[in-house]
Amino acid sequence: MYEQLKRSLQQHVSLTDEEWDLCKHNFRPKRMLKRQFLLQEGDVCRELVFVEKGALYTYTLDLSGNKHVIRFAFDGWWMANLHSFFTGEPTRLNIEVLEDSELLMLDKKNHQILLEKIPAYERYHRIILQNAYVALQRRVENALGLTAEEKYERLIQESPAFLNRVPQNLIASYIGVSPETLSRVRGNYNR
Amino acid sequence: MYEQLKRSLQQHVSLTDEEWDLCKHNFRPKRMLKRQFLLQEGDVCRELVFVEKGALYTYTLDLSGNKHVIRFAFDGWWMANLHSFFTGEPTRLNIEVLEDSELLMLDKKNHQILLEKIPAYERYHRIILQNAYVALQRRVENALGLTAEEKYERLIQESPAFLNRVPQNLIASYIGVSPETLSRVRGNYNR
DNA sequence: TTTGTTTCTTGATATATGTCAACGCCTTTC
DNA sequence: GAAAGGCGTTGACATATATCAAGAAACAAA
Repeated sequence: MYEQLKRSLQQHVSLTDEEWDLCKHNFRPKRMLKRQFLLQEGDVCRELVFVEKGALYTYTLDLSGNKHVIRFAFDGWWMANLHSFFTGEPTRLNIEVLEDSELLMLDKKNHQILLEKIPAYERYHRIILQNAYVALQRRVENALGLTAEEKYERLIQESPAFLNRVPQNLIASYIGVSPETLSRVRGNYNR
Repeated sequence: MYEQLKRSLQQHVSLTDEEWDLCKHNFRPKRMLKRQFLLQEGDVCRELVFVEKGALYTYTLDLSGNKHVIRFAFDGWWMANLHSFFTGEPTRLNIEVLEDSELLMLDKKNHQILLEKIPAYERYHRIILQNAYVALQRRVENALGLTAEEKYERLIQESPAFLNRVPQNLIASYIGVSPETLSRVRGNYNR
C-alpha cells in the first residue's frame, strides 16, 4: 500500500527506517471510485493527496459551465489545491477521480509534524515543488499563442502517456481547445 | 544593497545574525541596464537572481519570432530558469532587463551550501516555491479558455501593479493576446 | 527644439477555432 | 440482449481574434 510513496521519497532523499516508519503512519489510506469527488468548488482543501495507484484530475468550471482541466495526477504523483490548503480559503477547483484509485491522505497537522521532525521530508518537498514548478511553467509556455495543432504535437512529445489514460475531451480541455477541434486536428494528423 | 533580500527571508523564516551573515556573503551584487540580457536562448542558467530593485521579464520566441512573456519579476522577487539551473541543459527562454536593476546573483554551488548549512534557508525556499507554484497555477487557470476581455479583467484584479510598470505590448503577450486586441479591449473598457 | 524610435491606436480583412447539431460507435447497466 | 448514456466524428455556420497596414502619440536622443 505504501510502495509508491516510499519509492518517491527514496528517489529524492534518504530516510532512515525509523523516519520512514514515522512518515508512513501520518498518512491515511483511502480508496475511491471513478467519478467520485475529492474536492468540490467551495470546499477547503484539508489534505494533500498522494496517488498510490489510479488517476485523478482537477479542473475549474467557468460561467458557461465549461470544464477547464488544470492537471492530471497518476500513480506516484501528488495532488491538492495548494492555495486552499495553505490559506484555508475555499477552492474554486474540483478534483475528481478518473480511475478507481488507492490514495494516501495527509492532513495539514501531520504535514507540519513531518516537516518539523524530518529534515529530509522538507527537502523532499522542496525538490518535488521545484519539479512541479518547472512542469507547470512548461505548460504555460505551451498554452500561450500556439495553434491547436502545435499544442497537440507538444502534448504528444512531452506527455504521450496521457493519451492512453485520459478521454479525449479532457485532453482537449487540458490543452485549451474544444473537443471538436481536437478531433479534427487528430484526423489531419493521421493523414 | 541587501535590504530586500533580508526582508524577504524574514518574512518567511527566522535567521540568526550569523546565519544572515553567512547567507548574504554568498550572493554577488550586479547592476544591469534596461535592455540587457541576463539569459539568452541556448545559454545555461547558472545563477538564481534576486531582484533588489528594478524589473526583469522572461519570454520565449516562437518560430515566427513572436514573443511570449512567461513572467515578470520586480523588487523582492526571484528570477531564473529553474529547469536549466537544475539540469544544466540549455534554456529556451530569454531573461531581459525591463528597468535598470540592482540584482543579487547566487550560483548553484553557493545555493547548495546554503541549503546544507542553514535549514531555515531550505525552509524559505520551500515556502517561496509553494507560493510561486500557486501563482503559476492561477496563471494557467486564467490562460485557459477565457476571452481577451476576461483575461484583461483578471489581470486588473490580480496584478494591477503590472499595468504601471510594463509596456502594453508585453502585457498583451503575457495574457496571450495580440497588442492590437489588447488596445481594443482597453478602448471598450473605458467607455 | 528638432529628429528619430518606439509604442499605441484604429481600420480592413482573413482565418482559426468555437458553437450547434446530427449521427454512429462503444461501453455500461439492468 | 435491449436500452441508455457517454464519447468521438463530421458538417455547416458564426465569431473572436490575428494579421496587415497606416498614422498618431509618447518618449528619447541629439
